[in-house]
Amino acid sequence: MAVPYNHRAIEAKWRTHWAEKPVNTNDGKKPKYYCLDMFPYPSGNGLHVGHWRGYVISDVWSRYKLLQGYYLIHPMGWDAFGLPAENYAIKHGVHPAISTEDNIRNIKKQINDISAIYDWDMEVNTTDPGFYKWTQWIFVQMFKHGLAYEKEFPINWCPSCKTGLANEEVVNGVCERCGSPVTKKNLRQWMLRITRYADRLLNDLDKLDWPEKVKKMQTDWIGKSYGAEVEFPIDGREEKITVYTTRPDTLFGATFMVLAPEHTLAKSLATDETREQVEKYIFDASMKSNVDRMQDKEKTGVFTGSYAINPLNQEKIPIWLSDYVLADYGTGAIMCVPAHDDRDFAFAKKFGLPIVQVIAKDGKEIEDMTEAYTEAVGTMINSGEWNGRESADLKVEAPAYIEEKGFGKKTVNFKLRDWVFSRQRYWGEPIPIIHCPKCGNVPVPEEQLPLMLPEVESYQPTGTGESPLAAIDEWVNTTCPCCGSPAKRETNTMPQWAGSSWYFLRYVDSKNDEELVSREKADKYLPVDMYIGGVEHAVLHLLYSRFYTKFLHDIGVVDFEEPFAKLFNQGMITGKNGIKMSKSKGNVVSPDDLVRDYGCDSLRMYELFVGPPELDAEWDDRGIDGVSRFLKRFWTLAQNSLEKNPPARDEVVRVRHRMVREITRRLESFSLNTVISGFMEYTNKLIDLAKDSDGAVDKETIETAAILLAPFAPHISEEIWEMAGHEDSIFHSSWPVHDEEAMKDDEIEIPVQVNGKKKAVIQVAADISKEDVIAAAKAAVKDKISGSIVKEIYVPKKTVNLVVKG
RNA sequence: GCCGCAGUGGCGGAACAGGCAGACGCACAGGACUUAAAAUCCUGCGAGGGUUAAACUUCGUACGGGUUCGAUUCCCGUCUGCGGCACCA
Repeated sequence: MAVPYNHRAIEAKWRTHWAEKPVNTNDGKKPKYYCLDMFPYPSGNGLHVGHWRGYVISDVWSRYKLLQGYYLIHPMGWDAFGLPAENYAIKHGVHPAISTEDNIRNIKKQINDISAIYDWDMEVNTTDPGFYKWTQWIFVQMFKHGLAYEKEFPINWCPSCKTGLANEEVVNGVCERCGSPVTKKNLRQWMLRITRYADRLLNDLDKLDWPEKVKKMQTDWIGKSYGAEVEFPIDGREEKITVYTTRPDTLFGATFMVLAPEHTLAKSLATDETREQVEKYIFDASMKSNVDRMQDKEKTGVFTGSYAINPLNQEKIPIWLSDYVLADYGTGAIMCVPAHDDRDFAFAKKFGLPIVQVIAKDGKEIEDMTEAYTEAVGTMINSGEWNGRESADLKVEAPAYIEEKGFGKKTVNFKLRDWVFSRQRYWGEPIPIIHCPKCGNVPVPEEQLPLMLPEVESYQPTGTGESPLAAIDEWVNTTCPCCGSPAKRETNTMPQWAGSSWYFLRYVDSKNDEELVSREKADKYLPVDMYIGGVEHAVLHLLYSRFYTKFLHDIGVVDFEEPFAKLFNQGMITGKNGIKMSKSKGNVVSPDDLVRDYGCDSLRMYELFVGPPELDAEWDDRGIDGVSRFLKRFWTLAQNSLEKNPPARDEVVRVRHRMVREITRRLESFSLNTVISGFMEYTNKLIDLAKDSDGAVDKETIETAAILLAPFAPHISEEIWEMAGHEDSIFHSSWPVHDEEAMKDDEIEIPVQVNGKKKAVIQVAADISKEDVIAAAKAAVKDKISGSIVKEIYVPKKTVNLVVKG
């Protein structure tokens, strides 16, 4: 007799069974499919329902691929270097390695509750010396190829974390991690020359099946622009000032020039009359933080007393200093065309500088300009030999013209800057460089890697620009591998991104001591086919990984240039009112209780049912009852049906094939929330049909439905599959295919519209002719038509519309 | 400021390619079963008008226009919310 659905017993049974007999096996013949989750930071807070969502999405996709006959690469690991573990160590004196290990153990247990088919043999941990050996090895290769270099300059500095930051880690002027305002600090830094890859990083975006939003964010971040560098001679001096402009067409309108206060010539341009003010301005600017500089929209500036010559018309134009010009973009100096640039206009107005319009707006010169005309549309005026030409054409042609005349050259510019790669903290990979007074910077010999992170007495960051490692004399003092002289080790560590920039390559060969990854395995199992994670890494991890992969390609480690063929960004699960779940807000929902009360299968389905997977969703526990009831209904139907197994009826078979088609279509388009509603919809239909045959449908229909359901609710599906008499796992069956013929109904419903408004629905034969269907439609609505029919429209199998006049 | 995305019942959301708006679920209400409750099952559930009840009917996908036989879907404009960038010359 019917056994009630007992999720606890069923789930425990299959979890054990799958652990003993894994369903994902590599016979060497199946094609591979690499489905990757962004690996988590093993936080002490454990997982909440939001983390679950991402892992469920990737597991559903993985199991679907399994059923399509692929050998799955579906690994999991730990991005375990980073500040929380270190801060915990500072507070409680527990070594980060120990707390990290505890956290991993705990989260692993929670991940186990998801019943995802991770291959734990591949597990990696970025803090494992066997792993960071290769993180360091990559750095050494970059050093040898001139991509890693040292530089001293004012970098972004977080005074709270007491470390330098990359540009990508500064969000609206504050530290991405802790929210403190970022200041500038002059520091000796290790840099990675990511800018050398700017063009390739930009161009190869075209090859990627990624959300457009992410591609656009990377495009904007790389920020390529086309223009010209123009040299302006300084009146009465030998030097020239080079500016970068994207609007060389407006060159005749340049009425002054502005240099960043940090520009190398800034000080020397001052005259005796202006020196005091100029030096004060430069000093004040150096004291401003990023936040101040961004908040002060009001322009400030100072006249240097010097003049430049506009090379095109020989006009003398004043040279000013202002902090609205950025020192590290372009050349740190600009030509100013107030008539055609908003910022220059504001500056000219404030300091009473001349404004010369060079592009006619709507065919004329504007009398009293109240705002800049910034579009490159219109005829040139006040522009010497360019008068009468179109601005849009000149914008393209002017760079070549300028180059020809010897005033400058055609050029491109990027917003992307080199990557500030050193951190002044303890819990990271030591940078494997030795500073030798004779040989300069020498990499730690590769056979000595990994360079182990030593034990320290105090994890406290020093704030001096050195990491806590600097306090360990016996570690710092070493000998030069080149010449044997006394030398000192680099004491900075790498940023957290170092390990995550390449970890996905390591999974497929995680225990290899000789190589980062063997070329054979890399060729066979890489790159990643599907990458699933949050959108917050759009310009951080995802850009860095692309850079690393391209470099590793260039030195022959791997054969491909892009690490992630397809990317899916899942939305965040929030608490009530869209508030991000956090311990401090007290709105964290743990999956643990829900798994206990409703079961893994129900929670997996509910995680998907809350809304479109790419959008954020507010968590509401109550909704889980809906999927839980669905699973019970399906269970009862399956049990009944397998017991009674009535003969297959046409109408049931039709529903079965429609279900296969719909579920597959929705799954393929990643509309996972509607896959779940589809299961409910079609199961309800089956239950309805089953009422005519003792509450049962044929066995094949149940088996088909179970396979469709298997990626979503693997335990109950496997149990039903077994009940149906199968000895092998349901995951060794294959994804069903629908049959168009078997789906067809003899009769279809056609809505009848009059002037576009539905007035009736008629039941007609599926193969009815246009004439017949229109005749039937007319008959159905004849009472509702007052005038005469002027037009008849029949959209086959969809609708009839009768256009009536009078 | 610039760029991108979104706006549909009490709520989450659905509608493939311009063709029955509100699937599926939650919540709610009524009923069946039960001594009772839970569970389960059945019914209803956008707003207004209409009727004893129905039939029927008008409006309705942020707002205002447009294209079309027909618009949640396409186009133009406006508003609101979210995200990204933010003096990038």
